[in-house]
Amino acid sequence: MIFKTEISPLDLTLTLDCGQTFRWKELERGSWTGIVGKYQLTLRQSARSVSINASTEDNSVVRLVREYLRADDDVARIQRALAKDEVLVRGMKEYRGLRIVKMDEWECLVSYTLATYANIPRIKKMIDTLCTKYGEPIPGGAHAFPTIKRLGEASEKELERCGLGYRAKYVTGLCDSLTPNEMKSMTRLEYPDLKERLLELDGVGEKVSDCVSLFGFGKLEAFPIDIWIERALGRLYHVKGSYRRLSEFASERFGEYSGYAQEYLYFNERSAAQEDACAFSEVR
DNA sequence: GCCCAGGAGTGTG
DNA sequence: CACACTCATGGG
Repeated sequence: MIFKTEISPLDLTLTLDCGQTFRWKELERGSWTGIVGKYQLTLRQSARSVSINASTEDNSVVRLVREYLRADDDVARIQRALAKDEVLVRGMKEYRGLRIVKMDEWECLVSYTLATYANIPRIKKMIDTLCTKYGEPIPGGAHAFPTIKRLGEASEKELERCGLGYRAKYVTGLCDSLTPNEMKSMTRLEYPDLKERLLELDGVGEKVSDCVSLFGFGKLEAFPIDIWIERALGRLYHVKGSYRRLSEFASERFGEYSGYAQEYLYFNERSAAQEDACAFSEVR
């Protein structure tokens, strides 16, 4: 069954293949297959809308996709608000179609805990292995992201062998210390309390806590600072220092839409690095 | 083979 | 609070 829903502006490729989320595959050109909830979906975008190919007739997948892609975010308004920052305004138009995704909270927490000190291809592989091994099979041949209960039944040794390495103990720790109800109750927390709660978890530091707040719990004021953002803040704003210090700077400067600002800075910095690399190789 | 990855925990000054 | 060091593996 194919559904269609209007989402604009949107750049599907930019949104699904930029390291926010790790399970989407471009099986055909412009055609993205992934799992949202218990459905395997294939998304394709046209001018102002997205077509959803799902192996179900349940039209609730439309609502799921709109929530996942944050279709109701007023990107124009967000960009106007951020445009007060003259540094940010330059690259922003290029990324108009980039949307922050709204992943499942548990999937997001595990994914970003695994993402520490690993590159993106490897992160994808770890998650793929966990899903194949422990996730519920769903129509279409894919697997849902494994539940807390099912993942908690796996031993640390078993998880290590899934290629997780030293991260295995963090995953078993998460399964032991959390329940579905607890995850649910965390959705009611405001960002500062949520971030503190996430920081209590073993294997979750400042950066992961902010990623999970942003991409899992939808807190747009969260501003994850990785190595690229750290470089961007130093290069463009001449701020340096601890995570706390950089967070406070971002919060004052970008406010309630810090999450979107972070994505723009991230892309801007990576493309700047790429241009530098090209320029360097031309000189040689 | 070598380098290093969208970091976090631990120990030390 | 600021550093330094280690962590287990696999992609590029």
